[in-house]
Amino acid sequence: MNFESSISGTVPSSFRGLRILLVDKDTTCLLNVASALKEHSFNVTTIELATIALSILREQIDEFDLVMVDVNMTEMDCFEFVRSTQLVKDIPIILMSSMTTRDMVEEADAHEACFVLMKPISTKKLTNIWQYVYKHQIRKASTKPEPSGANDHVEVMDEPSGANKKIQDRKGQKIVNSTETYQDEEEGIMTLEKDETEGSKRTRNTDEDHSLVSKNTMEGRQKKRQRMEWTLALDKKFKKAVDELGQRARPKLILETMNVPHLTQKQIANHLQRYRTQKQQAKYVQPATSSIVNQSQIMSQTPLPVVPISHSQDGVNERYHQFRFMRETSTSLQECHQEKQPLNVESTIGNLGSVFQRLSFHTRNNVLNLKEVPMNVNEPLQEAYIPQPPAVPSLVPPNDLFAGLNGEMTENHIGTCYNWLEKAPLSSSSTQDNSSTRILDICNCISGALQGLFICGDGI
DNA sequence: TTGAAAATAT
DNA sequence: AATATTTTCA
Repeated sequence: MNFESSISGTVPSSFRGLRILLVDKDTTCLLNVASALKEHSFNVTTIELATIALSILREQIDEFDLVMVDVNMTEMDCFEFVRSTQLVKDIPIILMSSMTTRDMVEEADAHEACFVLMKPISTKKLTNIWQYVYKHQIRKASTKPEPSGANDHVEVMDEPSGANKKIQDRKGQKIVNSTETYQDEEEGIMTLEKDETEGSKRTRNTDEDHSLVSKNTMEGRQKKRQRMEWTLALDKKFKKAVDELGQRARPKLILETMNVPHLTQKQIANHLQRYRTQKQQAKYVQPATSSIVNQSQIMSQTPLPVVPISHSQDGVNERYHQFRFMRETSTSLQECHQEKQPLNVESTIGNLGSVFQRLSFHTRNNVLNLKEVPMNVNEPLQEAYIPQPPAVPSLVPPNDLFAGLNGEMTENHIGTCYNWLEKAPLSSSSTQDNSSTRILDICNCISGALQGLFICGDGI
């Protein structure tokens, strides 16, 4: 029916106002294309220098839906640009070229979400620019485990069913012709397939000409977006920057100080977060100064997840988790009692940590995690470096924790118990904020609290 | 299935 | 910017 006009004449509502970053060192061309794009309702930001475009993308990648860039750039190779951009975000990129070689197309093909568009670019092509974004959305959605309804939110979907099918059909096809330079027909988005079958098909339907550059030539070829990895060297650089900046250490400044290409501020921020938690945690680690290695020191060298700290704002939720937390702890302790076994703090509380994570109440990040202390190299290696579980802590219920209970345990009491536990106060005897006493304190907290529970009944 | 690490959301 | 939550990965 009128779908031809709808597809070639207008931009589907869901793609109107698409935010495009347009990069072209040729100012005239830049402005021409930009104004044409604007006429089609698109939101265009123009940049002449690729390097600047890159830094803009790094800072505000979320402000754009599509990047269009001319392959002729002086400051860097255009695929370097593509790589850098895709490292920041999985965003569709259109390369514009007046001289499209086979190599270029193939290389573009190797990058997910990277397409080649022949210059000059007709109005019609510009109108259909949104299809790249659409295609990209589909690709992204299909990577996810829920394929059904993945495209429901895009209303344009059903319209060009013919065109879609076409795309599907083309899946898996290889480019077979040997032409060095691809010339696209006067309109529509260039398609790579030039072999006979396709060629004859495409003359039939107008809409065929709007089909997208074939990207997913091979199913198994899907390239995942790279996940950055904090190497030792990078981390070293990071720490150095943080050190230098001291109090002023903030993601933005750190990024500048480090001056590492492709690194984003968000990544720094995230790393900084981890860095700080670890530093916080390190406070609980006893420095390995003494040459005498006694049992408590060995213990302190064992990674030991300790007490989770509640931050939830959601009262109801928090109650539930408090309950849950106590119940789990209770169970562990009961078992210890029955078997007359010492409490294995490490595994008990470690498990709790994962319970919290699963419940999205806590992540491991919030569970204090006592890291290893570097061993004194002059110290002969211990024969058995297996940490012993701590002695059974004395079961001393806190004085007033369960005062006024009258035999009935309510959620409130559990909450109180939890809150108290959470603070895990240092025992009066320990003046040092170090791990071994800390661990004992916590054991005492837990067992004390639990004894309270046991007293009141059957342990929740 | 899990914990750690990275990414993303608030 | 800081921190909480979710996703990814081995």
